Amino acid sequence: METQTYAKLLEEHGVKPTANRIIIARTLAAKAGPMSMKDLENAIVSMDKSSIFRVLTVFREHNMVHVIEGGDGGAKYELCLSHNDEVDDDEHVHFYCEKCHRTFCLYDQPLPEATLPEGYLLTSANYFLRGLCPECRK
Amino acid sequence: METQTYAKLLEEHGVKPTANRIIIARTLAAKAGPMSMKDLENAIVSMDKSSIFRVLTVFREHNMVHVIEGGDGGAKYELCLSHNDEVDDDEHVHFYCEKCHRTFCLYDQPLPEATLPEGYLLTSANYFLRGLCPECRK
DNA sequence: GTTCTTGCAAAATATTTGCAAGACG
DNA sequence: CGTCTTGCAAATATTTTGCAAGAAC
Repeated sequence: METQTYAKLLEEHGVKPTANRIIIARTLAAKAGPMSMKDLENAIVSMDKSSIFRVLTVFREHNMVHVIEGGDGGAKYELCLSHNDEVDDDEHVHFYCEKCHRTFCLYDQPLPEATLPEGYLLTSANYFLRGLCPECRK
Repeated sequence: METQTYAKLLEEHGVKPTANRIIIARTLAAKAGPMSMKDLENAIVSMDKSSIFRVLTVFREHNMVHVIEGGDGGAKYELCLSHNDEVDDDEHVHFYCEKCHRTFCLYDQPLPEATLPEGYLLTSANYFLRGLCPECRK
């Protein structure tokens, strides 16, 4: 995707497309799998961590990212490809390898339907698996 | 459960039942829902946080607790009631309320079966929902 | 000019380790 | 004794905020 495309993606979510926001969106999209704040800091050395933090905050507020929690503690972020602010239709299961500490997206593993008890309102779901990946299992 | 029972539970997991370990096990069992390190610090003011940390580390190593990740960032711990070191048979879905920041156990919601791709080895699973609880939704 | 965004520094939190004293056997 | 556990202090790491300068419009 090109810069223009990211600008459009941001606008579709009601986010003003600034330089930093486009860079972060592009960086997230380029990576296979979710990125932590530290991942982003390492990937974009020119940007201050507080700026990364604030861009991610904006992204969260506008449902532009999935927040993946689990693994080594901190949250990880993944560009939400759904262009729909209300429903997330591209969520999937994640797998964290306890040896190489990578997080894999199991795209073919749809998020199982959760039937909540009466009265609960669901806004997002996270299915997170841990173990050893094929490489580390050898 | 009484002290003796906790001592026995610890021993069943191969953990020497020291005073601090029994206190933490009892505290975890008394609470409905998982507790963070901070929750434990507040609940057991007499114990240093590093001791809590190290007891939790031991509990994790011996599969005495479920580690629940999600919600407000940090991990939360729940006594594992299964007396089996190999398999967790009492895992369930958790629900985090974004308003009151409580984490609920949905005991009647069994952890959906995840079918991993070839080569992955599963050690634990976490299904985590977010939204508003019945009280906060009003 | 007014508003929003950014970088820097620093505060606030959270997690983890070193070490000496104490408990346990 | 010798080993394991604990508390205290302190080091690390992480997340978050204050503020002034700069960009966008």
